[in-house]
Formats: sequence, C-alpha cells, structure tokens
Amino acid sequence: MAGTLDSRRRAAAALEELALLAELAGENPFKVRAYANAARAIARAPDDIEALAARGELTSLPGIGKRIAAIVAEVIGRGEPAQLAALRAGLPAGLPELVALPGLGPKRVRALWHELGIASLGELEYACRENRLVALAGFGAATQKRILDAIEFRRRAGGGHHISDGWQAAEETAATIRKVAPGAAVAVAGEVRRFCEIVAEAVVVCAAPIRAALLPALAALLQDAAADASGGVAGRHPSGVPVRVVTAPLASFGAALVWRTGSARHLEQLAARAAAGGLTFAAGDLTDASGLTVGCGEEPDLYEKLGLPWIPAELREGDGEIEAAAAGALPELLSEKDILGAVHVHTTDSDGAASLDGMADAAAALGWSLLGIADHSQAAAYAHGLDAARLRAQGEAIAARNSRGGTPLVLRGTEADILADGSLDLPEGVPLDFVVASVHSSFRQSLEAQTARLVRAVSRGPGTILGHPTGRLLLAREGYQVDLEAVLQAAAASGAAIEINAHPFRLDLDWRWVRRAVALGVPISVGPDAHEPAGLADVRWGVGIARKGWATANDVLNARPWPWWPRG
DNA sequence: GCCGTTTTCGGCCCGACTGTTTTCAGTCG
Repeated sequence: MAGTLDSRRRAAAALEELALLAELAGENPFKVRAYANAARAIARAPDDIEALAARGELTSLPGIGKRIAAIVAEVIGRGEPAQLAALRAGLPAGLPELVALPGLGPKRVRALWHELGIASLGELEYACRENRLVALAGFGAATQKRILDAIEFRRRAGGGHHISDGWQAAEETAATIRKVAPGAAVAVAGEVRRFCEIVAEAVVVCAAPIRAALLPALAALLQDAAADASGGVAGRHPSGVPVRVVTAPLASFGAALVWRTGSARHLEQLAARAAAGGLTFAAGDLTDASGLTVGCGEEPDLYEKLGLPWIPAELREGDGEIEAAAAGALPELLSEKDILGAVHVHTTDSDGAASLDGMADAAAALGWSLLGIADHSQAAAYAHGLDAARLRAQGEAIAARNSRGGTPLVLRGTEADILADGSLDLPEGVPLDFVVASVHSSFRQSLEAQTARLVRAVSRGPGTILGHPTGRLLLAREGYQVDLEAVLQAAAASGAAIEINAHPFRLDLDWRWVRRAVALGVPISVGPDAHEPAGLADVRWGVGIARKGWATANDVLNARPWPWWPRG
C-alpha cells in the first residue's frame, strides 16, 4: 500500500508542476486549471490509483481525461511524461522558486523573465537593488520592497531545515548504524533532539568506532559521506539535511551525548556548575581535578555528578531549566501517550482529502478517543468553506456516527475565519463543540489593528481556540505583526484556548510563547491541522513544541477527557 | 486539458485584498 501512496503523491506532484510550468510558459489558462484540478482529483481519489491505472479506469475520476490519464500512468510507471520534459526544457530552472516568493505569482514571474530577463533569485535581488522593477507595468516601489524583504528573509533562513526533515535524517542515520553495529550505543543529539523547529544539521552520537563496515553503510544513505579527522562521518541526507556522526568512548557516552545535544547556553551553565564542584566539563568529557575522566556512561550519570536530576533535552536552552532542576521543580512534561486525540482536522467537506469516516477511522487506528472536525468556514471560498446549512448537515452526520458508538468520539467544530475586524465567520444557531478561529486573510494590518483583531476573536471565551496564532510558515514567511502578550492576556481573561499548530511547517504558537501561555494559564490545543489521514501523526511535532514550552498534560486540552468547557 | 452535450465545439470561472491604477489584474488562502 505504501507504493500506492507514493504513486499518488508523485502523480499529484507531477500534475502540480505541469500546471505551474504551463502557466509560466503562457499556455491556455483553462489547460493550466485542468492540470491543477487533476492534481487535486488524484490527491483525493477515494480509490487506489495504481489499481485504477492498471484497469485503465483513471478517466472515471472527475477531471481526468485521456491525456491526463496517460500522464498519470506514465508517472506511476516511473517514467517522465513528455509534456513535463518539454516544459522543463523550455523554461529557466530558476523560475519556480521565484513563484514561491510572496507577492509573485506565475504572471508576474513571467513578466520579470520576458521584460527584464530575470530567471533566478540572484538576478531578481540584483534588479530590485538597481530599482529596475518599478519600471515594469504592474510593479511598484511597494512590491519591489516586499520582494527584497522576502529574499532577505529567505537568506536568513538559509541552511535551515524543518524539524521533520531533521528528525528523519537523524533517525535513518541512527538506524543504519544500529543495523551495522548491533548493540552499540547510538543516540540522536543536537537541535533535532532538543526539538528546535528549524535545524541546521542532524547529529548522531555513537560509541562504536566508525569501523570499515560502517562507512559504506552510511555512504549508501548519505550523499558525499566521508570520514572526518576525529573518526566520525559527515554527509548529506537526501532531504538536504547535513548529517554528522560523532563517536565517543563508551565510558563517557553520557557526557558526550549531553555535550552534543547542547544548547551552548545549557552547556555553559553545566560547566560553571561543574567548576563550582571542582570538576571540569569540556569537550564532551567530565574530568576531576587531576584530569581523570569521571565515568558518565549514561546521561543521568553526568547530571547526578553535578547534583542535578536528568533534564529533558527539549528544555536544555539555558533558560532556567538548571535552576528548576536544582530546586526539584522541573515540570512533568506532556508526552505523546498523554494525547487522547486532537481537534483541527479537515475533511472532503472543505479542503481535506478524506471523508469524515476516513479521518475518524485513521484517528481510531492511532488509538485516539477524541477527534474534532474543523472544516473551513464560508469565507474561505477557495477551500470550499461550509455555509450554515452544510455545517449543520455535517454536525448531524457526526451525531449519527457518534450514536452508533465506538471510538473516537467525534466533536463538531469549524475553523472559522477571523474577519478583518476580528469578528468570526460563524453562522448563528448551528450547535458546535468548539471553534478554531484563524486568520486567513488581511495579513498585513498594523500591529495595533492586528492585535485588536485577535484580542476580539479570543474574547469569545471558552469553546474558542485561536488557530496558528501568528500565521508564520517556517523558512518561507514571517508571521503577521501582533502583540502576543496582549492576545494571551485576553485569552487568559476570557477562558479561550490557543493552538500549537502541529504542522511541521508552522509549529505556531512558537515554543517561546508556549511557556508564557502556560504561565498565564491559557489552555493549549495541540492541533494537527490535518488534511489527510497521515496528517494526524503530525501531532507528535506539536507535542515536542509543547514540551519545549514547559507544558504538562494538565496544560493541554487534548490530553484531558471531554468535555473541556462548561456546556460542552 | 476536461466536460457534456439539444454531441465534436464552446464553456469552463472563488472572492477579498492589494498595489497598481484611474477601472483592474494578479495574488492568495
């Protein structure tokens, strides 16, 4: 079945690329739309597309005709469709990444290319600095500045990778080592282990020396894998994440793991504590006054020698965790097993890829006892948002499902757009268990206006969950300007909750603010924002961010049994 | 490119917002 999923994804991606390239090439807009529609039809087809292709029945899907069916079949067979090859050959390779800049779409990128000969990010930046965009019809000073800002943002994020990619790179590397060196001590370290939302590299510590057998095994996984001077291996995972494997003697494996996990501030503070006790913690080793290694085979050994309980890796940011540990006041962090389910899940009623039953069954397979459906509201027309009648009908379907018993208990909700003035796009009189209130438009309001808007939205009180509170897209887009302190204060006063959107591209609320929300007593919802069954598992990233924000199970709505609020 | 015919050609079609304009094209979620 994995192959089928992969085929579906590859076929949808190929059609999306076709749509984009065809538009950049200036083809008939209806043809472009046909490709885009077909991509969606493939992504959401209820049936196994490999089986459909094998039976020659792809054209039974809406929006798939003979030509596109042939393209899909070609992609399933791991071929490259001629249309795609021709378009790629005819367009500069740098154009698609220009489309990814905010404010630039295919039409404007096409104009840049034709009128100014701009075909890459570097050329675009240069032209902006030369003030050449303003001369172009449809462009102005404001647009030029936005583009320059976006290029600058991308540069600052340069070299960063999403935690989900970093995790995969680290886990696959560790698994490779375990396979070749069974029984060896191997552990993921670095920013991945600390659960930073963006990581520069994946680090794996192992107690096995990188013997002859290990390098070839790692070379099969990592590109450009090479042994380094210190006996480790460096390379690049196919996802693009740089990977570093470092070795440590078994006797000081725990000390080395702490050292390689960081952060720099945490290590500094540990070193100061060691010095105060007549010890030295440096270069991954704990030594006594005579320079002899103090054995720390496991991490807790090191912390114990420094008079501390073990500190969870997510907390190691040098931000009070050592003081809390010394005082015996470390929080008992939320864990994945505390999660009873989650709200903020989409279905085919709006822009999801699976039906209500499909998502509920997937939740049951994860062992969840709760699932909150939150399809888009009417204002989100692009996403097929539900009007009052459709929302009511969905609620009735949910009630009917629940009345048949079984798990999970499905909650009736919606993801209501927060309109420009802070009111919600929410129909009157439709019974709901919760409302995820989210901004999907008017991103560029002043700080004051945006803050007032969100304050008004959370002032609705219990039953309200502020969705992806800043609207950021990691590595791609900064969030909107908003005074989060004021929003959290308002939520604390009204009893509204705040979301940690668990999608690895969002992880919004930021963990630094999670800690503040916890301190203020604002309930947190770890929401997957899932648009397909596989998306439910993204909750794990949100759990990591909640932990990094010092949250306990008690702070998190979806770790508590329903109902969560009065008259739920 | 797909679809659906009163069947082989004509229609297909999100709406708010923005920055560019003097009435609207392009972008976005």
